[in-house]
Amino acid sequence: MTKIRLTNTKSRRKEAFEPIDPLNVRLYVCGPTVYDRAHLGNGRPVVVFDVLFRLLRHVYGERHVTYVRNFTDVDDKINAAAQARKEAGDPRSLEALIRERTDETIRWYHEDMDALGALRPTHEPRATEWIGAMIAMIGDLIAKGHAYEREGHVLFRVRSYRDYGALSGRSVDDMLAGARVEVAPFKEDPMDFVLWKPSDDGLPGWESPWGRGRPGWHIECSAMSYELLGASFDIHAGGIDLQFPHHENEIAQSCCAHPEGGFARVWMHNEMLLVDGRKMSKSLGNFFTVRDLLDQGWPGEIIRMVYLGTHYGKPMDWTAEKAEQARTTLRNWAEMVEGAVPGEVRAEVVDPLSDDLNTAGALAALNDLWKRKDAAGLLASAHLLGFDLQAIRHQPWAQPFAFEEVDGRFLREGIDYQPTLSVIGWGAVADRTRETAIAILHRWLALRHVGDFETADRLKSDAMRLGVELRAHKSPTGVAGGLAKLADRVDPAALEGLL
RNA sequence: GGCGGGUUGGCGGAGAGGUUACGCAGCGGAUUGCAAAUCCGUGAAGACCGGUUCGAUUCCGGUACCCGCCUCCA
Repeated sequence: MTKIRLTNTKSRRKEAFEPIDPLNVRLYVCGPTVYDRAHLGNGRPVVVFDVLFRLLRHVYGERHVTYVRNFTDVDDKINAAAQARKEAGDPRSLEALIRERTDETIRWYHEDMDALGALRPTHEPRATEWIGAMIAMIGDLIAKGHAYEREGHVLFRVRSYRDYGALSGRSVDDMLAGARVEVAPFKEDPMDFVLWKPSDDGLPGWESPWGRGRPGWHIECSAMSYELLGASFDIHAGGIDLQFPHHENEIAQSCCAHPEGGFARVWMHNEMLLVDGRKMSKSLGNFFTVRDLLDQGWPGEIIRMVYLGTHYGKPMDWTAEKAEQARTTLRNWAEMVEGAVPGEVRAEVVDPLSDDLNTAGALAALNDLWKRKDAAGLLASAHLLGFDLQAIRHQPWAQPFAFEEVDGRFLREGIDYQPTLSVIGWGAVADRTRETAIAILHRWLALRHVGDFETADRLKSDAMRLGVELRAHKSPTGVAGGLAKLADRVDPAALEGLL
């Protein structure tokens, strides 16, 4: 069996992965707070850990992996958005406005992550549907002396958990020295964090032994992972920015409530997405959403490939150059796979993936399969990385296109025939664009024929500027032919101006 | 201030204590009115300073710089 090795943040080492139960490998990933579109940074863990999910399914079997990713749909930013709409005159209740907003955001999230080729997790619990489990866990923590109630709040007693700070490598005393901790007067200790807080009438709330209120952020992951995966499970993952305090607090809650369990064995953290060297984040405002890129015409598969080009443990930048390279690569792969039947997933692709999810290495191995013309292996192995090359082949941006004007035949450039006069592009080409390009091609060839290279070159560079590349070649009959190669977007009106 | 991570050729980005990563770009050749495309070939690296070693870019220590967390955050 394939041996998977993963870097465990807890030990800061690469460790051999041994599932607690190979018949039910359990993975929990911290999901989004659903108040807005996911930005590109939010998409990274989704794609990275989707590859992990696929790898685990590959190794242990599809039915033997359980993947949970939550939706945080109780949050002060969500409340604020709903309150703003209510104040703007919306007659509906706050709860209704919140539910509408979170439903819509979840729908967007699914659309965008589906486009990135991410499989849906086995379970996607919403925090608001597990309030009872959270209340039960909080009650248990109070009973065990790890939490206390003050003024309608319930706080976790950080000093009661000896190992607090072990995940992120800090000590409570060191952190207090930093002293950027909010100190509410009712806290026993400045490090204590909120499990439950009171809600006034203008906020959503649930009845609890401590009055009407709402849960703190960290408790939902502890409660839902316990309910769906048990007191101990295999892997807990998320962005590195969640390591502290979110994951540290989860560990404290879960290990104190269920000391027999030990919570997650392996912790994995993906590094951040950068924009101009700075972390992409909503608070800095330097973000763009996955939807923005999709709307700009970058297919999800290309975005996915750019993500996977960098190891998850390293910071990464999004650049158009990377996306263009990914597009070229995917077109190459998709073209070769025509008519191929999937073979075995190649070991040379699984091996780097098994080595701490080295997706960049796996992509290099895929490209090697392409160069060796192993279509069956490429097709199957790319699928393990979440690329459906057969489907990509049918997408407009990846389909070679040829139009043969002289005798009206429709042939594929480079596959059936080298046409004598043709327009090629990627995807459907509008009639008007094609006809204009053909007319320019005629004129260009005529100028060359009479030896007026100066005018011909000017026409060629003008056309190039508008996204039409003119080329001459010898046709199979020995007669010079012409080819107009279209960029992804060409404005036909501007092109007509050249005639 | 505390804690953690990073620094590889023009760019992106891997593995391995000693043998070509790879991709893109570049360069040379074939071809070409010029170019493009294609094919063949090819140069180029491991922040800095020490240490361990027969040998380190790969291990260890230090320095510099960059980034993240310590407040919401993937």
